[in-house]
Amino acid sequence: MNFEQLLNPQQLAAVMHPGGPMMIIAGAGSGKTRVLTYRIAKLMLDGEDPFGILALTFTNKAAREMQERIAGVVGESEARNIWMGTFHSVFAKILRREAGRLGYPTNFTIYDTEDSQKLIRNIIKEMKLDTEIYKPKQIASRISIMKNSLITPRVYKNTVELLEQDMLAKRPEFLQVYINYNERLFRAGAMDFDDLLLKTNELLAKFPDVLMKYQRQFRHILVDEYQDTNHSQYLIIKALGDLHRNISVVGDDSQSIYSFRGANIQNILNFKRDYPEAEIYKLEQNYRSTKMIVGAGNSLISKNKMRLDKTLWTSNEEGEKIKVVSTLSDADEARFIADDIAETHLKQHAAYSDFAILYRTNSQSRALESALRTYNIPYRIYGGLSFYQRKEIKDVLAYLRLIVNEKDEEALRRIINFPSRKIGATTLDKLNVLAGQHHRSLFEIIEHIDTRGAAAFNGPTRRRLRDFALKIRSLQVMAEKLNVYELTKELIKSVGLLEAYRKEGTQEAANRIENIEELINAMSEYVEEQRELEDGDPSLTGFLQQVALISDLDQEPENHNVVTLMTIHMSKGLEFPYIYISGLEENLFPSPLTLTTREDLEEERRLLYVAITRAKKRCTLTYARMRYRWGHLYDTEPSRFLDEIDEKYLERTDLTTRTSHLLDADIFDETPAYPKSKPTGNVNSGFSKTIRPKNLKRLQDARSTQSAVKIDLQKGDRVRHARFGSGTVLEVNENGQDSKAKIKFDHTGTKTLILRFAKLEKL
DNA sequence: TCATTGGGCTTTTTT
DNA sequence: AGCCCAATGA
Repeated sequence: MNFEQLLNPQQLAAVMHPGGPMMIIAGAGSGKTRVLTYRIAKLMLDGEDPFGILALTFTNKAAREMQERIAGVVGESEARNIWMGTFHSVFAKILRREAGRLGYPTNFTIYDTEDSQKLIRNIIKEMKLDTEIYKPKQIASRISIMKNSLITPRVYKNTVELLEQDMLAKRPEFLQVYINYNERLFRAGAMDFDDLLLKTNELLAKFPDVLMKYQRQFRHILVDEYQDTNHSQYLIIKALGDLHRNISVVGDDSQSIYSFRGANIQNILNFKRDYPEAEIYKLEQNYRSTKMIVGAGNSLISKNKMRLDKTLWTSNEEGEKIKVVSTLSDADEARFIADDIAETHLKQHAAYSDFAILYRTNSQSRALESALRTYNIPYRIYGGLSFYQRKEIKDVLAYLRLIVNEKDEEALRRIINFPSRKIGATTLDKLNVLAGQHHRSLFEIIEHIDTRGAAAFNGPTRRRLRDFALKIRSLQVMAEKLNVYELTKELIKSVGLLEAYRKEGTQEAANRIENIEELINAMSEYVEEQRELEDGDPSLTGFLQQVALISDLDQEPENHNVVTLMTIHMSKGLEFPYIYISGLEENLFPSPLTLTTREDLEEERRLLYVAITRAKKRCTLTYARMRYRWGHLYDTEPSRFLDEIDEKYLERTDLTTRTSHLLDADIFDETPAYPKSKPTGNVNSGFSKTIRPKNLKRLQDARSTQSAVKIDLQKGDRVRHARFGSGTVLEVNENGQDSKAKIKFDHTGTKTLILRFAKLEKL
């Protein structure tokens, strides 16, 4: 491996760093993923055990991609063993292993934001507090901040400032809500997102032998996007890295945009103080963007006071100026963008996937979506309400959760009366009181309803409750024999979930049914994939954990040639030749909710910086003079940020004087030029409807012909796989029923498949 | 217990 | 404008 040829001197120095703490300050587009990848590869080429390397990334997708790139250097079987993933997924894994130490069951549930908020709302109501003062969302957010700062109720109680804050805000019971919330989580055998980090800290602090074990194991710790770590994550790294002190962090203070979820920019600014012996490497050459784009970004970010000293530069071509376009309304803005994409697509032969439209808030996507539809431009929206957050999907998952962990209170509440079992709010309230008195889970109370507090319920209600408990128990028995896919099909049938929607007969209900069918397909794919992969985990717990920590970005779109729409937050780490940033208006970007402190405004500025630096060739900023919000049309002012970029990088276009007639004419003139492709429809789901029938069929085939299909494979053969695409056989391992083949797929990476299950087609 | 209706609130960003 | 929730009546 000749690193000298692959890297510039600064990158090379970072890759070759001998050991001990190091920090890489990597400007946008300066090849930080490249450096991280090669650094890990280099460690392994030097003989480091992959199990001893802990690499923490921001998204699952980033982890997957890095793993694949490392596999390209050191081989897949080695790369697979690196501990790589998001903080949440890696430590969920460790917590499951050590759950007993903390008194949690191994199969603990992970509560998502919605579960947490519902629980908090319930607690507030039970305590008979005013939800106007104790707003569940605000309380949830404050608890989250506390957890991420490792302020447990015990610490909280002894911190005068915090108690004073509560007095001032007239919510003296906050601490009690916090205590009850934790109590209820524990009783439900559940952890929220923040607990995954907090409990990891607790585990490492309370059990020196556990700490020692993982300290010894992780000889090297690497952290990507260090500027976005919170205090809780910071402490985990500090604890785990304390023995070997081989901590490598990579980040860019100018791209810190997650303070709202507790990210602490001080972590990166103070690294040198925590590790005085640390080496600092700076990557300042940008390989992504034109001189104009880099210049505009620098000029904007220089307005920030809190930053580490660095200047991004590039030897790329000069490029076009940043376009600043004003339109009359948000609809016109969307139309302009769609029109511009259509034109560039035609004239520059740019693929649709070369474009991304970014915005500050998810709600801005509507107008853009409708314009793209009109132009027949295929697109995919990321974020917003993701597939797994939909009500009907969460209902099905709630049944599964309850099967795995019957103490899961939020899961139980969701489905105890859906479909209707005539168990209503009154009954649930009484159960809840009993659960509190006996310090038992709701399910335990229900199951023993005849012996405990039977007097409180009438005969029919008791019978209904007993029936429900029996139903869950019988599903649990089923779960021992069936895989996720089979189990879900059975449970939907036996519970009558689809019938409940069919009875409604509305379009909305029909959509829900479709979504549930899509979920079943996703499961069939999951089961199939886990069975084909040598190291697959087909367990129900495994599936639920994966679903809980999945993010929208992790879902591969089935059609790759589409325009991308997402918030700026989600776009971090990505790049596109053509970027549109929409809604550069006061009270939108910067957001009015952030204008209280200078720090907040600086974060908004960094956000725009991140957006601009996503662009490789061309960057277009747009704003409208009127915008629909909350059902009304409001006048707007251009964003202050537009005046903070040096004019010499800008080219301003005013479309406010000639809007509709011109743009409308364009639509009618040009529409025929585009193929009559259907609008992409429900692109937000993450799962294509069109693949459904095929998938179901494929799974059935898989069952009936499991051992019949047998192909002789040899090294070098070209094969095709239904999901992974085409690839080349690297290695065949003949071993009768367990024969495996290692295949390098052209687009989806290298995987080892079990031939008995994998349906490969020889090309 | 369920269905309907009207009122209020929303839109900051996410693992 | 749309969604969620609480209150109301059956």
